[in-house]
Amino acid sequence: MVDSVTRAPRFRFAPSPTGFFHVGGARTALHNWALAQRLGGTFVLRIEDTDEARNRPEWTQGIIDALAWIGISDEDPHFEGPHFQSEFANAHVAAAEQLYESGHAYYCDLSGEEVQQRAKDLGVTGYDGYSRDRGLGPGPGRVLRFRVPDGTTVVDDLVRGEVTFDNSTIEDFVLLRGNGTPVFILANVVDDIEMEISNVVRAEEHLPNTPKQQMLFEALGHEPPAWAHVPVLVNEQRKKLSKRRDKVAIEQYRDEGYLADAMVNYLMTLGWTLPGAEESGSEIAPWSEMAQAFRLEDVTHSPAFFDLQKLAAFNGDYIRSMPLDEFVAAASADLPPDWNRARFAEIAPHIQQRLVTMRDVPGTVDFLFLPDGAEIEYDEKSWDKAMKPDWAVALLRDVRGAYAALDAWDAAALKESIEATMATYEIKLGKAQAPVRVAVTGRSVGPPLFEAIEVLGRDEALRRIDLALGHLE
RNA sequence: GCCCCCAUCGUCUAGUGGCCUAGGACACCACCCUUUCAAGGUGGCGGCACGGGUUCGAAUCCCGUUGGGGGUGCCA
Repeated sequence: MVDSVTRAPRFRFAPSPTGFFHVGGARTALHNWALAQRLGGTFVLRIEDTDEARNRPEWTQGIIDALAWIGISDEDPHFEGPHFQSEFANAHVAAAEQLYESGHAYYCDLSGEEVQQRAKDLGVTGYDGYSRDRGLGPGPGRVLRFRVPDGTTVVDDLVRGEVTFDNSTIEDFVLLRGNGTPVFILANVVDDIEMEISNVVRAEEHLPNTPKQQMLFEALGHEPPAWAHVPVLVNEQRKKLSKRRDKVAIEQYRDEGYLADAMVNYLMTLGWTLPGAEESGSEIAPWSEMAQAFRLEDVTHSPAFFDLQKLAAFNGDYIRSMPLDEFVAAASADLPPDWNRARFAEIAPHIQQRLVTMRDVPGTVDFLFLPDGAEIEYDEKSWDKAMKPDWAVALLRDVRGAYAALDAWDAAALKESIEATMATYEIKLGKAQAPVRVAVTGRSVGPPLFEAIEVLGRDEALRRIDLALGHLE
């Protein structure tokens, strides 16, 4: 029995630290994670550390934190790492030497400008293989280039099937720079070999580089990993999501009150559908279910638009399905410290089903937490519209009187009371509540009125109605 | 320029030659419910890029066109 057949698969996730974690990267991480969990394999985190990143350890930590947020925890037995590309620096150079000695690579003393000049003169694109047979040895300023063999390279991709590249379209690419340091493509392949990576699942933008890497694996005497290239995420212009134009930092969504579960669920629907989603009439499903069902063969081939509206819809759905105590706890964490938590807990069930993000919470209930004796800030449009009817002032007065005389102070009694009052004006509750709502909350929209007034308490409610009445005179 | 990938409602997708009068989700519209706003319910609008083949039969297979994207560094 051959070892490699029975060995558990190892998936590598290799983000480059740039100070934030890209939503596209998050989705790819999720793909790798689902596969590692379902197949009993390992998710290997490898940081493609650069000089700049090395000086900023917080960047790496940011990636680890973001991964943890979407449920990829470094505490999990399926998780390995982080590893750093720099750990294998010696192996990179050793591999380059091996390639040189086996004749798979050769040195070249042409500078970048000279290569370009030759290409121009010869009317070809890129490097023309000038030093292939010049027998140059290593030396300062000389780069090591890979001797691309004749023929074709077939990349067997789990998402796309076989992709064939004509080797004549691939130039003899650089392995070692003039200063002797390895370039990314070599480092990457060597890292994969060193870390015994069996599966590479990454974004489609890497597909054109894959034949080069595959040739490197072969020249180094190793089986290439199983490749899988998933489609990229795009913006409304159908361009690959970029930091400059688009909101791509996953940390930002976290800070804006999106729930990790909603984000994970939405990300997974891009390019893939959970079998059975159509029958159930919903794309909302727990991670455990998606991880068990995820298959690379089922991933779509075309780019997907990252749709904020749909994310928002998912988020609202997830907020609504939270157990009340969990919702209260989560929401309370981000409330101003001086807001009464018990009071918030009373109104919480009435706002939970009206939210898009958790960040909307304070703005929805802030009218309940005004300092003692504070003025009410009225929304101008709301005020004008609510107080315009000729019956508005009289009704407000009547309601004030009725509320002052009320025995029981609860939502039901509050509602009955206003219903009795409005009957004399022959208007419906929908209209009658408007002046009261604006007087008490300052706005025309918000949580259910009578529940809010109950929470507010009689003294404060009456004070606010008096305040409004005062403005109306 | 060259190479590679892609192409179903506005968006994300189901669909692997007959089950398709092309299904679902988000968005949008209408109605119902209703204490504002949501949520929920019901219904509606809306798509196989185009042209050739192959086949008894094509959204599905082949070729071409067009359109989009990505890659082409001594960046990662």
